[in-house]
Amino acid sequence: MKKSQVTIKDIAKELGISASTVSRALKNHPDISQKTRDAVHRLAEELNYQPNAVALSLKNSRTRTIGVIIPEIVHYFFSSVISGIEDVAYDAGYNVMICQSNEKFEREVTNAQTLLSNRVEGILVSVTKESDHFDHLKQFIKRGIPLIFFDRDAKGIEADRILINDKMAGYKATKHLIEAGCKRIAHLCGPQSLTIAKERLSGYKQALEEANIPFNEEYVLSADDFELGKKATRELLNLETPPDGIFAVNDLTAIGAIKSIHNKGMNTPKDIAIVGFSSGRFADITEPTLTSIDQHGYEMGSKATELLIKRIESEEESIVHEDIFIETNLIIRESSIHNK
Amino acid sequence: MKKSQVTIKDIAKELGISASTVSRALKNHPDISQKTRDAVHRLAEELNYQPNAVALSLKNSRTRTIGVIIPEIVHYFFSSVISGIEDVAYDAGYNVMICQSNEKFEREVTNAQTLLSNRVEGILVSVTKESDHFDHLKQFIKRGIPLIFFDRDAKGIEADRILINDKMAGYKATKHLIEAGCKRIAHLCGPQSLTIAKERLSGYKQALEEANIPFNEEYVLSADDFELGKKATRELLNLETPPDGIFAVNDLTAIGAIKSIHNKGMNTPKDIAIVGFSSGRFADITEPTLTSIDQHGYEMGSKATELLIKRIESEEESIVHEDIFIETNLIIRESSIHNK
DNA sequence: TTGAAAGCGCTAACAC
DNA sequence: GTGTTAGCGCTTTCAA
Repeated sequence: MKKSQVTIKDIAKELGISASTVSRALKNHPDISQKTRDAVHRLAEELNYQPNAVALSLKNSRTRTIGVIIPEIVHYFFSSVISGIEDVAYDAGYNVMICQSNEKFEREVTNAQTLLSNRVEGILVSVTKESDHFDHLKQFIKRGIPLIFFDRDAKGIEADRILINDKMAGYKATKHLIEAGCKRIAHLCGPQSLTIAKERLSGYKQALEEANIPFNEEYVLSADDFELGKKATRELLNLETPPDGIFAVNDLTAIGAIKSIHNKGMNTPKDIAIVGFSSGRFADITEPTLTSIDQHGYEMGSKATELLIKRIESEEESIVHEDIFIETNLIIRESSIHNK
Repeated sequence: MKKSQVTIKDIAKELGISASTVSRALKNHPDISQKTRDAVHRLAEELNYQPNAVALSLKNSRTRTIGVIIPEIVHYFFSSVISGIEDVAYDAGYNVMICQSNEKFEREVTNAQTLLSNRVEGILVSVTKESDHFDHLKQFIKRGIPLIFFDRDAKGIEADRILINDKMAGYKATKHLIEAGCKRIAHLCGPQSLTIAKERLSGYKQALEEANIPFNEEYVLSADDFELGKKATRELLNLETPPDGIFAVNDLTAIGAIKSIHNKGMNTPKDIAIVGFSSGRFADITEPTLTSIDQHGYEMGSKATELLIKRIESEEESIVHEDIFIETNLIIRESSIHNK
């Protein structure tokens, strides 16, 4: 199944010249006579010669490849990030090697080894939910290979980080509901083991506090998918004084909430306003369209890659690592226009 | 920024032995004394030696890397495919290099060159909407590098193909509407330059024909996203005799159709039944939930990669290429329960 | 049991 | 202007 590819030697032999002359001719080295250059170019074209990137990598100790370790590819946010990574890498002439950890720590470790073996020049990582120690990632630092964390943080490693300001986002979402006239705002929150979920809850609390709305424990339920959103909302609606606004930790949960509200014969946004947190291309196709926090996954990927390439190409030894927060913004749609 | 990595030579020098001995010791070659072996392994561990995959690739002319060219990563279906690819590749010890063409032909050409340069051992391609000639891909065939097309076909190339049976799917969708009692079925179709769009249309026609429903040109409009779906549906509703069923080329288009139907004060499924074609996690969260064709993207990716690896590792010269069709199935939800 | 040497494809310093 | 040589990191004959 393998016919090996065209090499510089093949061209050299065919033309009766040396490999180095071919090499120089191909890069239009001024020393080489026009005649030889033309002949080489013509033959290269004809044979569809493609320089062997593997040989070049070995020679130059530069692979022009960056590695990515990501928990899951099938996830709107993560795939947006990958898209941003790929676009920036492409423009800068880098290749991208993507590994999916499937949220398994063991696989993350293997992925790291693979990328190390393949001599990636830099690496972008979003750790699994399981990951709690990071020796496998420290290897990169030790070898001077730039490492950048995105979205999910890994405490205790000297590295750059590109994160979302989740607390601020939770704050913005809640404040918006307050400004829309809601008095009793509930929050459907994510698992408190995840920093991002904790931060969003914390932003919610801060907004209430600033508006002098007392925090009500009954209004905070754990729910982070469509079904759980439906269920939790049913419970909220059965309270003596049900909420008139809900901030959900992601869009699917928000959509579940809307569904339960409809099923109860009530209306969103009139009776209960809803704000979600983007987790897909859902917000503008629901009925009503969903006010939601935009997470800018693409931007996260592109910013991370820009910084990574800057690190790769920088000569400096001592680097001050940055924590970069991607600003989220609230996109106001129909589900929160709550005019009481 | 670069401290070069540990090599076999480093270990050899440190231990005062030759590189070849280290190499053999590392693979537990029986010739090497237990003592040397132990010492080498210990030091390799200590220095966290990782074999240089680049050097190995050059030496063996085997990169253990497969290339992927995909139109867009941020797309539920495509990201599912990637996930399937990555999982199978990982299990088989292959790396994956992903390139996104962004639906641009020029970029697809560059991507192909990059992957060729990087000496991928096989390649999976889904061509752009623009692609109409494929010399850049024929290069792979010419060099004996297995090439497999997935989802989108490229006519006139000798290669394996993993496709969805789009005609059958279009047929199933339309037949379902007929069985649900629809008499006037419209189709919102994709660009006819894409085989998949053509096939779906063709399945639609076949179902009509079988049911002795005359084909009506007015009922076929081009629309393949949310906005276009809304617009095209408005036009359909303005016809003298509007349809009572719509088969849309993808889910977003179907959801756009539902929106326009609602806006017109009509009801889905009562007035007009709708069937979509899966393009996301939308179908079960819409109101009403959407009857849709399930495309099995993950399976497409994993099957394609299995076949690709089989091709890579096969010694045979003459290969009979296969067209593999992934079976789709219709998932019936609320939007098509059309009881007149 | 180990070492020396050649070669995978390419480039660049050094000849001539 | 062009050729020779060495070397990137590794493996594998061949020789000792």
